[in-house]
Amino acid sequence: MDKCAAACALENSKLFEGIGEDDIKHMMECCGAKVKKFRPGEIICTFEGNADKVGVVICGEAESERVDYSGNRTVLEILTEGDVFGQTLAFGNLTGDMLDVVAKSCCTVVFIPADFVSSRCSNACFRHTLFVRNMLGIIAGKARSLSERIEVLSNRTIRDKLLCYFTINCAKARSDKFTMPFSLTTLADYICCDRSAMMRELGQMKEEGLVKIDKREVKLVG
Amino acid sequence: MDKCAAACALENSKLFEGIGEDDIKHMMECCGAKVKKFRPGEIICTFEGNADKVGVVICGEAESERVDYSGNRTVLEILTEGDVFGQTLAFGNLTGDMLDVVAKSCCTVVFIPADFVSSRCSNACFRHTLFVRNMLGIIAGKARSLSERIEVLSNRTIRDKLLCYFTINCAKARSDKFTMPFSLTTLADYICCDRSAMMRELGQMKEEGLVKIDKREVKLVG
DNA sequence: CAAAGGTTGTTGCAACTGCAACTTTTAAGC
DNA sequence: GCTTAAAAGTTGCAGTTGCAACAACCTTTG
Repeated sequence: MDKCAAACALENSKLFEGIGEDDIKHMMECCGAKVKKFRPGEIICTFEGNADKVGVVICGEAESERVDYSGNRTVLEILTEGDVFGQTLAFGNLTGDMLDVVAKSCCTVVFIPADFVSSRCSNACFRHTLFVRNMLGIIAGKARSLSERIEVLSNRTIRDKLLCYFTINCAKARSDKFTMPFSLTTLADYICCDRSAMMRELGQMKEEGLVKIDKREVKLVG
Repeated sequence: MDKCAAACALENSKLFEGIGEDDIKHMMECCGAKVKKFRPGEIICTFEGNADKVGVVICGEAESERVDYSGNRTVLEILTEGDVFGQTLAFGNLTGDMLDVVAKSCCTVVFIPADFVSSRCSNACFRHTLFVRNMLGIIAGKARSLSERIEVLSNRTIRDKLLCYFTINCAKARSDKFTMPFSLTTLADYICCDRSAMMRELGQMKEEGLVKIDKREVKLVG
């Protein structure tokens, strides 16, 4: 995929909302953005090097994850079309653990130099302002989802974590049920507990009639 | 404190970095900002109503915290001079728990209507761009500290949570020791576990010679 | 189709943690 | 300097959770 086609795809990203295709193309050339493709399982980006760049997922699905010294994998977030990631944005590698973005399906990603986000662009000022403003919205959304996860994690028992997660997502869906965006295995990673312990607790909750789970659809009862 | 004096104090906030006192005063009048004072223990802001506004702590110290249905208090973040808070920025109240910002010492706070952040200001465009850019940096920093906390909370045992927290903060201080910004009681809230259980674990860690703790100074050994 | 890799389900057990109920120490306010 | 509130420090106990080790299913892929 060349820059032209990428610009076309970028138009769908929240990051370029309100900015025309031609302007995007122009901006991408102006700042030296790079387009890359990845296959499932490939590492899109590690945060070891301090190469400060912002990535935008053009198509496909990816996950940013942390792997600590003893091999425990923690999903930090799930990235789909239009989603933005980058060291500056959120995750500084502070503990020395492995920290990276991995392709889950075939992915196309655009990398934009991070200083472009905060610097001024001499010849595209108006678009640039819009660009920064969009970035603001994206990071604010990211902060919201991070604090949402903290809300879940701040519960002390697995049951309370699950109920918190379910309640939040039902509220989002304005319903008593919702569809999880990932597998139960990944859910255990998300709420940071042992999968088998979570399954045990889920089993009890089902038995008590608190929840009903069918595949990835969760329904809160009562 | 009137708006004029507030503008003077606002100059020290990251939010207005690079913007002159006069311009700040102008912007504050332009957008209808309000200045309020609070005494220790007073509630600065609840996120029940959907009054969308951004708060800037001019002086004093405050905490944003969550209190769940059974009375468990969780510190979300500590706010000091120049810090910014607001529903749009990070914390949406999704579970129906109490969620508020409380003054720890005498505080002065400026409230800015949230739509001013993303809207255009007809007569102060240049400053406004800078303002948005500063906001970008602030939220990015907030996202970083949120993901830092997730990094801590994603550890499964109290010991690992503590070590993670200590390691991160030693790394920040570029030293083998650092000073905690809060009490041990609050630390237990931060890492979301029972205080007595944390004390027990801390005691063992001290005994094993892993850490040394004197008041609020923590030193990692080995 | 058969193999392989991933997800879901289960269980026993040891270890960890939350809870409740205290005492002691420190800090703050009058 | 006295009073009070907050923080730090302890402990027993019961319930929860992590870990290890499986079995049963899907889904995909050659």
